[in-house]
Amino acid sequence: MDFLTKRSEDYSKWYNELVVKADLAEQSDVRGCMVIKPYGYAIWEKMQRTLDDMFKETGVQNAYFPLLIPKSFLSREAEHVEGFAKECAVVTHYRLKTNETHDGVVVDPAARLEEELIIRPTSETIIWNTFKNWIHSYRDLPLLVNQWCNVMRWEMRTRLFLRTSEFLWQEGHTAHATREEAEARAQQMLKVYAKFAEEYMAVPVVQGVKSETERFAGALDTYTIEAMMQDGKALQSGTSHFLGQNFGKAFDVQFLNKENKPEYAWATSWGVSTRLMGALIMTHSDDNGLVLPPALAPIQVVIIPIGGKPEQVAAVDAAVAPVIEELKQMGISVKYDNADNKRPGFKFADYELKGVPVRLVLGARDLENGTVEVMRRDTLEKESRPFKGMASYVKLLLDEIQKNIFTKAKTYRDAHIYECEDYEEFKERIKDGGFFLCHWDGSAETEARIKEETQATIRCVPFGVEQTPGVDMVTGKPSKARVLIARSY
RNA sequence: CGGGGUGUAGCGCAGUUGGUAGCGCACCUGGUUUGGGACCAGGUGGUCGCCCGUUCGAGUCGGGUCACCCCGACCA
Repeated sequence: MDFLTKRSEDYSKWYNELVVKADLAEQSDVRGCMVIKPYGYAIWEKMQRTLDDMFKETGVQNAYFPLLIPKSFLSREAEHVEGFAKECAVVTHYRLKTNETHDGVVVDPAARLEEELIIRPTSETIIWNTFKNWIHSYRDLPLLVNQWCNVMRWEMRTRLFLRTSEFLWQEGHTAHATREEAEARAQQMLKVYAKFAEEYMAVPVVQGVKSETERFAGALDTYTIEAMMQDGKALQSGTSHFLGQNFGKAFDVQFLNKENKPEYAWATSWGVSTRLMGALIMTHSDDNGLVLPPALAPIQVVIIPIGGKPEQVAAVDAAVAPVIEELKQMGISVKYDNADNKRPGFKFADYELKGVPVRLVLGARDLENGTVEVMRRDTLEKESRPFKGMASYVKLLLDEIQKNIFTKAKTYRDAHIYECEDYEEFKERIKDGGFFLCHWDGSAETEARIKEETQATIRCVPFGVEQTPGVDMVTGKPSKARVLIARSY
């Protein structure tokens, strides 16, 4: 396939063509927007369901808030509005009318809104405006809500799944009686994201806290999971924010505590988006196309019969029917593709492109010998197995594939994490990608200089790394800890 | 908003010194095929991004304009 050869020279192009050819999504005619196609959406739905269950286990409930936010809400929190103002779409009118030549429509100038409405870039403001009415007592807390929705950020440059003007996500918003509880919640949700990424997506992530300049607009702390793509660049895959009392104060959300004293509520918010699809694609794909983790693959097993004549296919139909039933009983999603308008070779290539984890092939030869050809997508290895006991073998194989692609991704990532003490050396090596653990003096100036000179940014101060004091790689000033630096999407 | 590039069939592209539009894929019809992206024959499909100009004649030359893509700044 021709797009594969371009991979090394142009990773972006390779990625884009893969997304389109694997039938996941395509660019819309609408500026910066994306059409998610049924196959891509099926993967997203599986992600949604899994995450939703994980949220509910922590006591979070789903709700829904309006798409449109009055302009004045956005300006209540100073840092928040500054962070988002540059990328907001604004609704100014509520009516169209036929134009003078009666061949089109124009905006009716008489229908100008008194106050403009913003299409939500995120919902902290409208949700906290609502929380004001819901929270009166410490007994109302904690309040744990999540919404699945679309948001719009008018991005300069867009890329399928990774950055689109409109995207799908979930945004969780919680209110708490104490600082400690809110901070714990922000970290708890980061753990949920990390677990989801590693156990379901098979994408290893570095957890950590953002530097001040990389923080969410209006947050006191932003926690992040950072994944490494196959070109060595970082992808921020999920964030969880400790918002302090900023929104509580901005929207006057006060409650009476046990001592009957008024206090402002403490807040968190946390979100993951369709960008996770990008992470999934870029972490596992190979030269034959997508590689999907069995836990999220819409089709986990595809069965393809061989035979030109209808009676040959009918014989396979009959033979596989009980196995298909057995697999379904086990909760495995299986597709039997006996369509006669595509040749087997085409189907092989197509399901590989779409990342289906396991393929079973049966022809007259197999029926005679009581065998079936099994191919696993992660290694592309084929073997002939006894037909008997196939369903339970497939189940084991799916588990094995899930583990294997995680291990493979983690091995790759770990091999591209470096400690670096010398800035000149860093400048040279960062060009080839990878994560660098370096000492940083904690100043925004140093951070800005690194970004300016190398296009790399401080992704986070990682958790779970043994930290020893040292000296800043750039300035030579004392440093308490190493930070994770990388070029990113 | 800066730098570079591209607009010709659904997609990818060719089109010579200006002479009235072509190739591959896809699609449709028929047949032969089917254990790694089939083959043969026939067929459908285009205001050459848009406007103005030069010319007997413009996909081609000149001017303008619009759109999109890539590299930067911004971001989940």
